Amino acid sequence: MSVSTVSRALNNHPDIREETKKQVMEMIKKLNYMPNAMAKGLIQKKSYTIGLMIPEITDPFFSGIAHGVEEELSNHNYQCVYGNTGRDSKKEKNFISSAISRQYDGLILTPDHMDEEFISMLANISIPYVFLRRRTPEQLPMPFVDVDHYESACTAVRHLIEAGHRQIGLIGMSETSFVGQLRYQGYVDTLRANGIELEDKNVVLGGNRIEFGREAMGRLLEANPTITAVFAVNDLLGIGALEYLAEQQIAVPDQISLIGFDDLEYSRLHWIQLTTMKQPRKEMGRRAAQLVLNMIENKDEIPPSVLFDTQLLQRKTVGRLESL
Amino acid sequence: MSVSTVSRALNNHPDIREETKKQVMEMIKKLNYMPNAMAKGLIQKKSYTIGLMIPEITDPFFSGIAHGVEEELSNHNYQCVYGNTGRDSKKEKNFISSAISRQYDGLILTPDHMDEEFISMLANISIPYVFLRRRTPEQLPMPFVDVDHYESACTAVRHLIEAGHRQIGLIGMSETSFVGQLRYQGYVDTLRANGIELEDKNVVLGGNRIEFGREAMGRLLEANPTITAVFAVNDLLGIGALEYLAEQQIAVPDQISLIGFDDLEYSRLHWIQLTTMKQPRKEMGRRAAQLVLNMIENKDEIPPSVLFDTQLLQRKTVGRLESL
DNA sequence: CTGAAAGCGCTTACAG
DNA sequence: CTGAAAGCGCTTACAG
Repeated sequence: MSVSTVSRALNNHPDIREETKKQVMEMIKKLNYMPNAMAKGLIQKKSYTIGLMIPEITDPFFSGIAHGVEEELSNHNYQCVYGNTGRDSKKEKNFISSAISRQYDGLILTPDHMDEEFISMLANISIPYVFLRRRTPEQLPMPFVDVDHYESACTAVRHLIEAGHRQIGLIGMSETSFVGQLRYQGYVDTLRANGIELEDKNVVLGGNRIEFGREAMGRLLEANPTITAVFAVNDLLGIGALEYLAEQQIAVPDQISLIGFDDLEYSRLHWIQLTTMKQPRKEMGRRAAQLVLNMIENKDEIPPSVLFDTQLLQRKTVGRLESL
Repeated sequence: MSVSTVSRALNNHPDIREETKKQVMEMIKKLNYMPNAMAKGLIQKKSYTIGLMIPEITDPFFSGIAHGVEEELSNHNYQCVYGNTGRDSKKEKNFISSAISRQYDGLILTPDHMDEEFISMLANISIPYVFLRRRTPEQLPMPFVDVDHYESACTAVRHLIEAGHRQIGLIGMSETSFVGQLRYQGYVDTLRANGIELEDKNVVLGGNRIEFGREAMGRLLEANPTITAVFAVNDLLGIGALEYLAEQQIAVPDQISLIGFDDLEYSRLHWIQLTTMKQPRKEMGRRAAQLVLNMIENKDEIPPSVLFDTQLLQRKTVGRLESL
């Protein structure tokens, strides 16, 4: 029996006799044969794998996203290769190069740094990709999947203002973070729109994990003890802030109100009950995967980007401020 | 210029003139050429990728492990392909098949189910693999990286006994979980060794996430209100139990003591302060990666398995029981 | 030092 | 319906 016949049997080609096929299948089982995906990929120019860039898999926000991506992909018989970038610009670029070399069929990208070099790399590749929790830069044709960070931040801050707060602090990510910038801008504009002066001492920027949130809360209160509410630009930061307040025996929300962003699994813990803007992260991962998959099937069509809604989840960290 | 020459230039082969090499490199840059890793892999029989099986990437224990693996691997220019199995036996097997087809150079395995079929698949493959948080079954020759679950569980329960507790409950994983069984056995044997009778009503088995821990704590207290301490077989379970106790206003550790297992990032949160057995998960991931990498370089040598020590981390959830 | 040739393990027209 | 042949994009002896 020739290799071609075996190949046809394995790929259930129409031009094959049922009996031959059966024979092949028997042999396959017996010899424990597995086709070499590299050879197959080489000739078909398909690897059935897509690359997922992840800043930090250890961050529950991203592991949630990764879960959604992996699930959708594996349902369609695609493998998911993930690369932790640690938000390192060099690693982000390496990820792209490696993806091209390895002939991935598509990419899901969550870059933190988008300098010219990065963009030009992307401009030159022929495989589809989608940006996740990130907007596609204008020069690039591919879609993105994100949440409206700016509007959501506005909603969060407005929620605080509507509860009577005017001295509102912000705990934010590093200044170079795109997401951080959008949420910060939402804070700034919402204050302005409500006639509240923006004060430098009410803002502490620089991190995105619990530790930093705790430290930032301390710095905020030291710089301005009259603050009555804080917008923590993500839940990890919010949890850290809450920790600091608990340690200092400052009552939440009686003395300080706090709102976060993300809705991590831990934010609903009994002691935390963080009011927050919920992002549908697993769903976002799933959609991003669907978009690349679509583009792979449908070479010519570029699907529209998707902006997910965020949802204000009122739990127990925001209280009304009774005006003096 | 021939393909062979280009190939030699790219792989810095000794037999090549410096100038030719320079010319090639220039062209490479100019044309933005990237070698096709599939073709290369096909001929070299190397894919420079290793597969990492993960039960649930969303579980902070496993994302910690994944982080360690990915870091070590990428330092050695290997890619990490991860597959979420959701502890589904079929998915675990698919992962192996796909790994063989795709010619991964090595595997890191964290199976929950190890039936005959699974073992025989592994017995028939020629690439190196290491079991992670799991022992290698006797029939198989490869090493594992794990922690001594049994001894650690004994230590945990002993810690409770030494604090004066005798009515000790257990919140455990599903009965089919290997890790769960070992930790359960440690509990059973330590009670016996200390002349404490094992009572069915003191044991609730069946899950491994926060939700289950909360529910289990309730069931435990309902079945036996005289319990004074509980061993939660992992921190997620412990956190759930703590939540239930907080909701019921049962003081920890004054009324109930609790010990966990893992040391998740969240276990040291101000409100939680869970006493626990610390597993070095990132380090475990890193070591597992090193082992596969070693075996890939060193085809004939099989490195010994490694059992990591666990560490009793005393925080604030275990108190002395003053005897009546 | 360089090039032509063979070959990795498949798929896919092309004959028959 | 089946087989022989070409070819995917590389690497690696083998000549020269």
